[in-house]
Amino acid sequence: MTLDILRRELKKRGQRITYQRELILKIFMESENAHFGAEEIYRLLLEKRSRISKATVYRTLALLADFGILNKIEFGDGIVRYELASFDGKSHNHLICKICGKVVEFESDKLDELMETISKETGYRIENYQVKFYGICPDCFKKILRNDDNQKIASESVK
Amino acid sequence: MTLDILRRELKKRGQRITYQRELILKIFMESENAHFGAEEIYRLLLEKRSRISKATVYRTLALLADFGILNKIEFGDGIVRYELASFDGKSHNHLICKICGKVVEFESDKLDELMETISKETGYRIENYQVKFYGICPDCFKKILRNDDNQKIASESVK
DNA sequence: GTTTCGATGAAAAAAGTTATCATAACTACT
DNA sequence: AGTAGTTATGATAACTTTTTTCATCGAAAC
Repeated sequence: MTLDILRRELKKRGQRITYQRELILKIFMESENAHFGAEEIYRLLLEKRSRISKATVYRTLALLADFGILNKIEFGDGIVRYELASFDGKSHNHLICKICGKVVEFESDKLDELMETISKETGYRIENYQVKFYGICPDCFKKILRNDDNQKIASESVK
Repeated sequence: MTLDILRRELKKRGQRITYQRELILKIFMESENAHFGAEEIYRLLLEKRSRISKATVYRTLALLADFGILNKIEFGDGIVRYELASFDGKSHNHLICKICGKVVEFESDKLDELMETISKETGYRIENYQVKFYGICPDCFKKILRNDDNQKIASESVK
């Protein structure tokens, strides 16, 4: 269980097991595959009637990432997010819609192979990777097509 | 030439060709494979005796990224960087050292294949991707080995 | 040359994150 | 259990990066 990993790592470093640290980790454990920013975690805690200082939220997220329990991810909207690192060590890959910002995850063995190849070619000890594909999701694509039609109709009726 | 692309795109949108926009693009064209943040661009402009407002730097970087002339990249240090998008449409992939922050680029056909596959599987129109491999570069790895040796020697001499 | 409207510069504001410091509370030791 | 010794927390200030505002400037069209 991930909470035990946290406790073990804290003891190893002579740091303390606190209510706040466990609570923030639980937020991630309760919603698999979620990517939360500091602000969002703060809000979720308030909704649970847990008043935890924002400073502690930031500190704890950095700590959990340092332990390798969370992974830091940035989708390019200026917000730093974190997600639960998976047990099997597989990295999460994200498919991001440029229009609505929706994020979908996917897995691929090809990436693990590529990691091996590049590691050998460059001499880097690669530990993990992050892949982001940017594009337009099916829903937004439909909307764009519809708008184009409407504009065509509108410009025709003007004539 | 990339400057022509900028001019063409600006005209297409009814926006203006300005000294500032061309100058900022030139900075990227003069140093291939560089990744600059807004602050860095501002400094480089000052060194060239070109006083351009920071607001314009931010606006222009966003504009060039919107045109697809620049790609936005984040290495996880809190600074948003941009790099010149390549002509052939190939995305740049980065190998980042966790210790010293050194960034190396690499290319791979496998990623283009993967992009195709995922695009078909998910229905997303994928336009570009960004791959970051995190690890330890050969230099830093050597240093770690050396330090471990020193510590072993030190602890032995304490006994 | 004049007009028009988008772009720029300077500064203020906003957003996100980190640092400071007094107080609270975890842990080890008796 | 009680206590001492530190680390963690909370509240706020400070900082950093980015965006907004608005008066002025200048590119493009006529």
